[in-house]
Amino acid sequence: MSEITKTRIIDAAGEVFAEKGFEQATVREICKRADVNLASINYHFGDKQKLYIEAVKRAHCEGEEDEPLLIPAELPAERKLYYFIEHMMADMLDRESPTWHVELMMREMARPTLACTELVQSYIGPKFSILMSIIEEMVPSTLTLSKKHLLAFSVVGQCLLYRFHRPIGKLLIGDDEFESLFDVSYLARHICEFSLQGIQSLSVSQETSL
Amino acid sequence: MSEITKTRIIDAAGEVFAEKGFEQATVREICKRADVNLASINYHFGDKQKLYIEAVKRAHCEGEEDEPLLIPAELPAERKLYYFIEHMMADMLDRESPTWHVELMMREMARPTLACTELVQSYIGPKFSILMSIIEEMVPSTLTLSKKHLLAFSVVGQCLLYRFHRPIGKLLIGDDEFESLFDVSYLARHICEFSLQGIQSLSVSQETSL
DNA sequence: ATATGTTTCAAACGGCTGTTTGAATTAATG
DNA sequence: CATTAATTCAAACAGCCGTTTGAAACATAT
Repeated sequence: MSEITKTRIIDAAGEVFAEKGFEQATVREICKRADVNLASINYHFGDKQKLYIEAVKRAHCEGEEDEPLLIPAELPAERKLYYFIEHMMADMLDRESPTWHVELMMREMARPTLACTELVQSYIGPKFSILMSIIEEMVPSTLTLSKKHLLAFSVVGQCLLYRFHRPIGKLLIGDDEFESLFDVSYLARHICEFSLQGIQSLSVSQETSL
Repeated sequence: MSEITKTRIIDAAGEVFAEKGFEQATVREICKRADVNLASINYHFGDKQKLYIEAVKRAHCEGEEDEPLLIPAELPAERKLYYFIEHMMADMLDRESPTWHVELMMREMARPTLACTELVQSYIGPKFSILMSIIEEMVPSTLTLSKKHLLAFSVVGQCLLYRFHRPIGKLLIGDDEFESLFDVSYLARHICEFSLQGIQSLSVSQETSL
């Protein structure tokens, strides 16, 4: 068993796929970076596509090991929400030298391919469930599931903006100011306070006029 | 002057670039769809890259003509915000048969290329300014510009989620429920109400404890 | 009608792509 | 040690890519 070759390929593939995306990445560059022969990918994985799926699998496996999301159960829901947001932002932005694991998952989120379903089931889904349970602590139990989903989407939407539209943000308000805003805990605090207002308003009045 | 050939090429290019992105689109398919000779692109535009920039230019020009955003000045700021959000959501999602103009701009927002700067200057920037002026009507004039920017980002972040992460959303909560949520005015109302709470809370207390 | 400039066309060029091949090398088994 | 299986390797394959070429077709003006 030459398992080391396989993992060397997957690691190199993860890097290249993360940097360039599936289509733009070339098997030649992957093999060169892994220092293996050009035919190795097809021999060990069948084709480029299957290698990609393996890379995404490893990405969210190791990503989960890196920093598990454990929120103390005894905290008030408001602080749990902050923990959640802060963790999510740090996961996406904070790495001084971002590993390819996160980068690859983000790519899959932005433009889902075959590997997307599994990513949702084993990575995004569980995190979303945690957020949902936090929200459920803060709203009346009579609130419909759909409305709770909308609240969760509003929270993650604010977070994802800073990951996926950073270049636009920089162009909009200028590099300097954008970078000065770009502190994880500062952004997390803003998003949390902003969201708490929206969530808690549904705790009292079910509908407002508009 | 065979200007008609140039516009035929740009139209076809817009479609293909919107569907596949710059790298994945091929000049052969563009020419085939435009029903022009293969060499026409290089003759009229120089190369593929320059054609792409022309296509993006036309995209936001015609996109602007389609539905200009004019918000009645006499409305209260809360309703202006709703108008803005509803317009933005409709722009991104509502088209029964979405034109390539929007699709191409969205692609450029997700992964900016050379054409991005101009897109921000002539399309995204003006819209963002409108949102900023609406927010300024609702918060104390003493609030720093940075804080107002954060508020604006929170609003657009919620909107963009439904455009850029729709496949993930479907996988998370199921196709059926996601599609049932997917009504522009319903989503716009939710986002607006949610955001109004966050914005207005800054109007009274500058800081909350966390 | 002739000459000039513009636009179209089929064909080819060089380069990069994922994949395959068959021999050479290494590891494992009797 | 001999034999078989698993792995590596250099080379080539077939196909698509953006771009170029030089001749043909067309339009315009003298």
